[in-house]
Amino acid sequence: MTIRADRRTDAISRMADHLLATGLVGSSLRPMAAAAGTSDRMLLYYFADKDDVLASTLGEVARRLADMLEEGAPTPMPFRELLAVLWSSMRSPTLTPYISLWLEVAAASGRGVEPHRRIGGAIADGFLAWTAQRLLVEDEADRPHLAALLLSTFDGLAMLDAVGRGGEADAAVAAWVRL
Amino acid sequence: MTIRADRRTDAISRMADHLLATGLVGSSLRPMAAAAGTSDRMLLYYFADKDDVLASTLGEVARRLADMLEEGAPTPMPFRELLAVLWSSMRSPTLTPYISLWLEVAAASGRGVEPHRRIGGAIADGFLAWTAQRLLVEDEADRPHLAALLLSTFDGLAMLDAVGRGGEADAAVAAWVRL
DNA sequence: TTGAAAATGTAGCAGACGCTACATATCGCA
DNA sequence: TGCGATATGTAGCGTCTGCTACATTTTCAA
Repeated sequence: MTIRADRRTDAISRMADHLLATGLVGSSLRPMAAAAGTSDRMLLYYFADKDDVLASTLGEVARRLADMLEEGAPTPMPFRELLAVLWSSMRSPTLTPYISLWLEVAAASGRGVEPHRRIGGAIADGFLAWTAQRLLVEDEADRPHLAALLLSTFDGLAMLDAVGRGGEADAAVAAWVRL
Repeated sequence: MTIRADRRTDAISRMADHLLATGLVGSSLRPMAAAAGTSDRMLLYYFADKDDVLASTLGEVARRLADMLEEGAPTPMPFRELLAVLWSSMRSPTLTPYISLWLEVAAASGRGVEPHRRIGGAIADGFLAWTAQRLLVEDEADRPHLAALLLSTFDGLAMLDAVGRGGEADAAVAAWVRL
């Protein structure tokens, strides 16, 4: 059981790298196995099936992102400032692969594809909780709602960026913070 | 040339229906041909290649959406109200397929996949122009930026909905409009 | 009526997909 | 030393992918 578990853990880590680099197009068994340094045959020995492979790998990706967010956590600040901070930090080359993948997972989730749907919801919850914590808010009752609104705006800006309208997204954030 | 052009036009319309119903999973040649009532062989007679098929079909989808938006165009109103109106109208079963497809196209676009990238940009421009027109704004210089921000927020809410957090999205809009 | 052009059918290629059957190798323990 | 469990390789199935070669039918004008 030991080797098997070790290889499995190792494979997850390597496949997370691979998935962040290639996106979901690279998520079929043979490319994933190649990235993990094994064969598709062995992947299905370590994991139950492709869903298990993908869920485990996406879980690892989510964990990494959560850790990164926790590390560089800013002090609580009002809505607009927090949005500006998040948006500027999302330009970092470390973060962009996560955003692209997050978009793909969300799109698949919207179609009800598993395991994207399940994982997508969990990631969103993590985001929401994180955002709510860093938000400086007047009426405490509005905290979760403003967190949802902040996450929404951020995700939407990421979508605008994804379709090649990053300039407009930048300008929008800048204009809004000025108000 | 006549029959060919007619069939092509007809195929585009049927394939647009199909794509809205199934999403990009249904975008391979044989399913598209079946939806159009022909064979993959004939699809590649009417169109240059798969990219041509997809680009034409997505173009038709974009055209339909633009028409629908133009039809139900609200009178200009301030940011928050417009967001609320848009968000409530997006619950209509006529619109949801467009949103799901738009998410998928944006995600693919973020990966640089063609023709999604090209079409995605064009659709975003259409959205931005439409939004800018319906926006009641204090400083005219901010119009395009606020339009971008509005579209971003809307798209982000759609993402939240896609990962099964539509309730949070609803509450966020409601809370924000109250402020 | 004939003949060229347009339209369509049939069949297949070469590769990817998820997954599995079967054989073999390697290992720790009795 | 041998034996059972764990680990790995090889090969393949059946299906889908975009696309094409080739043959055939239909259409319309001269």
